[in-house]
This record gives sequence, C-alpha cells and structure tokens, in this order.
Amino acid sequence: MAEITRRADDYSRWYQDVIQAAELADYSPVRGCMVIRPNGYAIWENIQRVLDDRFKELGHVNAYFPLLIPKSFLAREAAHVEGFAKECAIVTHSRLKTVLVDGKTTVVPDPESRLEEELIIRPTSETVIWDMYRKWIQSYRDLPILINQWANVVRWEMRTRLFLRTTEFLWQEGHTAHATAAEAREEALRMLEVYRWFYEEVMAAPVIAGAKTANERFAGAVETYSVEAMMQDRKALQGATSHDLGQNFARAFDVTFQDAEGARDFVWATSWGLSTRSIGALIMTHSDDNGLVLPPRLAWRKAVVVPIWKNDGEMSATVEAGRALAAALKPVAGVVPVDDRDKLRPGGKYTEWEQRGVPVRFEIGPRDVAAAQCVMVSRHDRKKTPVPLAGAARALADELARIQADLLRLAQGRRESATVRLERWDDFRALYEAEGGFAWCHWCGDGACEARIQEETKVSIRNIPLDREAETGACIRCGRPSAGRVVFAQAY
RNA sequence: CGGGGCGUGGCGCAGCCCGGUAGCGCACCUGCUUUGGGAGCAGGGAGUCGCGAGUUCAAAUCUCGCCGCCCCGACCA
Repeated sequence: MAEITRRADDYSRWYQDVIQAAELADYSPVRGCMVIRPNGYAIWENIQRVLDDRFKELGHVNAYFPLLIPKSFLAREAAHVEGFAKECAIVTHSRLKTVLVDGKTTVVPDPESRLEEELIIRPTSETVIWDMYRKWIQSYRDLPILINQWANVVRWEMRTRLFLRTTEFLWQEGHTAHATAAEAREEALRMLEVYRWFYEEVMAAPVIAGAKTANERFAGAVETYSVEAMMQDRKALQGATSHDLGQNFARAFDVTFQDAEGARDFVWATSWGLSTRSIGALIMTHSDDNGLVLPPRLAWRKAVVVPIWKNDGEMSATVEAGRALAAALKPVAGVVPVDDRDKLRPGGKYTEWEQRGVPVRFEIGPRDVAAAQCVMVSRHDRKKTPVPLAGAARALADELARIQADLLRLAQGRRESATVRLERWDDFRALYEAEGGFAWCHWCGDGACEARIQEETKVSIRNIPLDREAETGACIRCGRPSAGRVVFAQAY
C-alpha cells in the first residue's frame, strides 16, 4: 500500500502521493500529459453530470467543434493571438514515412505531405466557433445561441502538475452569442454564479467570485470573472472563469446580425469554462495525511462494506450480511462494494479505502451480525456510529449530508483563519514572507502598481470581489486613492 | 529556457568513488497460519543496469556523446 508524505513535511509531494495512492491519475509517456485513471475519471464524470444538468436547465445545448484549427484563425483577434501563440501545438504534416537511420527503421514526417496551411490543436475554441457562428447568425431571431462543448484542449505549458496544469486537459467551454451588451454581461455573470454554486454546494469548496484585473484578463475578453478557492497550503487556485467577450470575436470573424429595426450590429459574446483542474482543487481542499477526502456529491463510491471474520463460518456469515447491507444501501449510495478479499486484513482494507476517499465505510463482524447492526465510519473525521442494519440506508443518507456540510464548514474555517485585511505595505510583505494567505487590501487600480507588487512579492490580485463593500482607502503599495478592497494571494 | 536532482525487476532504492557471479524493501505468485486499524513464516517468478560509442581480458561501475524524467523559477485553466 502506498505511503503518503505528510502535508507538513512536503506539501507538493503529499499532493502527488495522494493522487498515486487513490489511483486518480498517472504520468503518460508524453511529458506533461497525464492518464486519468478510472477513479479520477469517475470524479470527472460526476462533475460533468452535475454541471451539464445545470447548464441545460439554463437553456444551453451541447455541440462539438473540431480539435484542429487553421493557424490563421488564431491571428484574427489581436489579444487572443498574443495570449496563446506561445503555447500552441502545430500540425505540419499529414503522414509519416519509414526511413533507415544507422541501420534501424524509424519514422519521420513525409516532406511531401507538408500541409498548405498548418493547423493548430485548439488551446480553446473561440475562433472555430465564431467562424461557424458567422454562418449561423443573420438576424436577432437567431439569438441568443447558448452552446456548450465538453472537449479536450492542448496548451504547451513549460511546467506541468497532475490535474493542476497538464499539456492536454479536459474541460467544458460555453460559447454564447447575444443581441445586446447587457445580455452578454448578464450571461457571463449568470455562469459565474453557476460556478460559485458548483464549487460551494457540490465541491464543498468556498470561493470568492469576482472580476479579474485588466492584467489577468482572458486574451480577447473585455471582462473576465473568476471564482477563487484557497488550498490547504494557503495558496489560491482559480477554479473557473467566465468571460464577457464584448464584440471582439464578432468583429474578428465578421459576425453581424440585423435587429428588429433593420439596423446591423456585431454580435455580443461570452465564453466560460471549468476544467479537470477542478479535481486538483478538490484534492487540495479536503484531503488529509491519510489520503483523498471527497465530498459525497462527487465521490466515485459513496460507501463501502468491510466484513470481518476469524474463520470460514464467520466469513460466510459476515460476507452474506455485508452483501445484504450493500443491497439495502444501493438506493441511497448507488453501487456499494463489499470488500471480501481474504488477502488483506480489516485494518489494511480501512487504510486502502481511506486513501481512496470513500466517504463512508460500514464494518460488519460476527458480533454485529449477532446484534443485527453494523458500524458506520466516516472518512473525514473517523467518527464511528453503531447502526441497526434495518436503519442503515437512512443513517447513510443522513451521514452523507452531514459530511457534505462538514467539509464545506471546515474549508470555510480554514479559509477564514488564513484571511486578513491589511493596511500597511510592511504587514503585506511580512505576511507573504511568512505563511501567506488571502489579504484583502486597497489597490489604486493601476496595472503597473499591480505588476510591481507581483514582481516584488510573487503575490497577485486574485480578483475584485463582486460583493465587496463600498469603502475608500489608500493603495497598499503606493498610497493612491482606492475605491475598495481586492483579494491578494500567491496562486497556483 | 535558467538552476538543482535522477535514470538499476511493476514501484522505491543500494551498489558506482576503488571495474570482477546484479542486490534490498514494497508489490506479485504458491502454501500454511492469521483476520474488530497497515498480518507472519516458508518457498517462488520477474532486470539487455536510459540509449550509443570508447577504454579494458572484463563496464551498472571509468571516458565521451545523446535521450528522457522529476523538483524549483519565468508562462499559464
């Protein structure tokens, strides 16, 4: 069984150990890419299910656009090319041919198959989608278009970490088209709220919803919003983003429509996305030195039954009782595995299921069978509760609700204890030379000042909270007037 | 791309300095004993020592070249 480095000893190794121990992902033969293993992919499937249902309730539909994009598309929108040019994978040839090098057969791109126009592998899909929207949109009656796609994208990053930053990652990207600026802005904020809801109610991870500063804005957006979560090492992680793209992409791809009065205007746009990075956030928000901790709403298995025995007779009795228990739990928890392996003793099984983050474990031994009960143990706090077999399903439903609420409450507590309001630059520096965290501070609004702070301390403005209170003050760095506080943190 | 580290059974490592039968822990297989918090014992299978040259009677070990990976930084969802 896997050993897990303690968080206090080496946070970054702990993170990798948890992923290995829970069998969520593995490194692939290609640098920076990862294999998402069944336990990890099941979490992603749960994320997809919940979000997809929510998107559809709001009127969005799914579609699929191609992986390959003409190279020229990226250059259409000036800021967009600036943002993505440095991390694009490029397809230049359409076939290989075998050659002999030093007596060995190998393959090289066939020079005769060089593409007329090279293709890029999408780093995001705005350009292909807006190229298609030009064909689909003529009239205000064609609007709004509310399309989402579940897809993979590739961004050639210098340094990667499992889930948090991989060369290829999975995400959903919503791309909407609207007749007015106000409608687009409303959509961007509506989807931001969906992400806030998803993080807090489903992932049990508290977030700050706000607007990004101009420096941190998406390449091609007029406004970028984000939800920002705090990890257990007090660093911030951007959980999802929603962009108001204004008319930038409509202009770049010449997408216009005629309104009811016959006037012609460019279409207003949004895009918004949440990626497999959220699984990294999930791990770093709740997990502990014993391994993965998952909120029940996203757990790939919500419960497991571990029968306990000393001899063959006890084995058949407790395994049988365990199977009956698992069947009774199914309506509440879906498939509940019964761990009847004879190769591991109970303690080994507990450790293994804990490392994998299954929220609730039921232990059932000979004494329990005799008393028609079992012992319910929750993963995150190891609380043990004897439960009559007849009432187990009900007890599990209640326990799963308690765990979900507990995890959010605990994460909120950690975030609060790592959040401060600061007024003086000395205090700011001192905070980030020591333990770090979220600092709510006044800022003058000048991007140059923001950049200087980041240069000096590696601390950035995570966002400008939407619900910040109106309060004037002096910029933490330069002292110039400020209209309100922004949230600073070191970020992943 | 800059700095640091590492490539040896599936995983983690020792052996290298000082060349001479490839080893340890975990995992795996078989058997017996175990089983209410990471089981014990016995036996067994599994490695062209990252790749390529060179030196040598002899290379995991020495020399040169190449490749790859991990960590820290700049970039980023």
